[in-house]
Amino acid sequence: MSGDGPSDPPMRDFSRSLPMALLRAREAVMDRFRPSLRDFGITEQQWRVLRALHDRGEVETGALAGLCCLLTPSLSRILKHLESTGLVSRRPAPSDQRRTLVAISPEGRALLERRAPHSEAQYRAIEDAFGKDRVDALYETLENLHDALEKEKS
Amino acid sequence: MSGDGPSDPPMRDFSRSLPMALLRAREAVMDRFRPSLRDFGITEQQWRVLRALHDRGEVETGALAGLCCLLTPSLSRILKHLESTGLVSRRPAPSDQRRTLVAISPEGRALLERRAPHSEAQYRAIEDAFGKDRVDALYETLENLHDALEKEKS
DNA sequence: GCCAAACCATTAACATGTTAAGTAATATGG
DNA sequence: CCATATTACTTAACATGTTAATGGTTTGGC
Repeated sequence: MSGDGPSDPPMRDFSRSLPMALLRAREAVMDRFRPSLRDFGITEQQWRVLRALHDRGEVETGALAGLCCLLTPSLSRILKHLESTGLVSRRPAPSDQRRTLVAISPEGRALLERRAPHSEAQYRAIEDAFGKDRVDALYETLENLHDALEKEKS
Repeated sequence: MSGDGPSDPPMRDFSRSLPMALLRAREAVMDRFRPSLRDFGITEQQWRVLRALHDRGEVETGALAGLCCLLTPSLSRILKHLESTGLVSRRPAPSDQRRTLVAISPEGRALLERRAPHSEAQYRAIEDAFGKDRVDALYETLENLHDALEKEKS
């Protein structure tokens, strides 16, 4: 009778793991994008950085980490790599030498614009397979979940 | 007019990245579980392995990787670590020497049962913050998305 | 039985995730 | 002004993610 009483609830079924469910869905999605990332010789995270810089222009390292959902130690290494391959540039902020401003280079922009159509094609394939309305609803659900959990950080 | 014509659709807004949306939601969830994982001295992935072995008993390495959503090279290293700390045991399959059978040890089971209540408490907190019905609906949506994308692998 | 093909796990190499510690620049209190 | 705390980024150390290659085992065709 152990593990069954009211004061000792049974362990959750292994299939009901929210982190795993989110991870499995994410992996199914990423399987669609990995081939072209590989073809263009960049990682998923490097793509996110180029994508953010393309949209936002020059951005501080800390803000860029938030935009890309990366921790700053990871971003630090990624920027070192992207800078060495000439896809981004860095310079200290004029007003505060602690901060670093990052910008995409013409080469980075060119790479991004070459791959973008491949990425968009996969988004269309995903929407065809699952339904655009359901994809839109999922975006909203995920954002609401995120907000509900972040809000509690009191 | 470049980037605006019907043959060259504009790039998707950066906020509409399905991998990022899934990742951000997952990180918000994991933030709830990381403290107790850290307290018990194990990683998220090590926990998944112990959890699967507790439910399924002795399992082959390949099957275990599938259950835990891990690639076999990662699992190989994780099992080496878990074996060295005495939380799991490995033995070659009697009928096929290529395969390895993995099982949780009494120490592993003890650790799992000590942490389980902390994990369950966080699940309750998540359901309180977001709503149990919405969590259940999300599980179903994520599984459907996964299935829809896997099915297309023709 | 023999050999090539297929299979399973591991190792290797490089990139990132995660936490803690370090370094330089700036803000703050006295 | 000066000592101190705070801030922004980087390094360090260890674990995992990802892809390719390696090394035993087994299977199938012959």
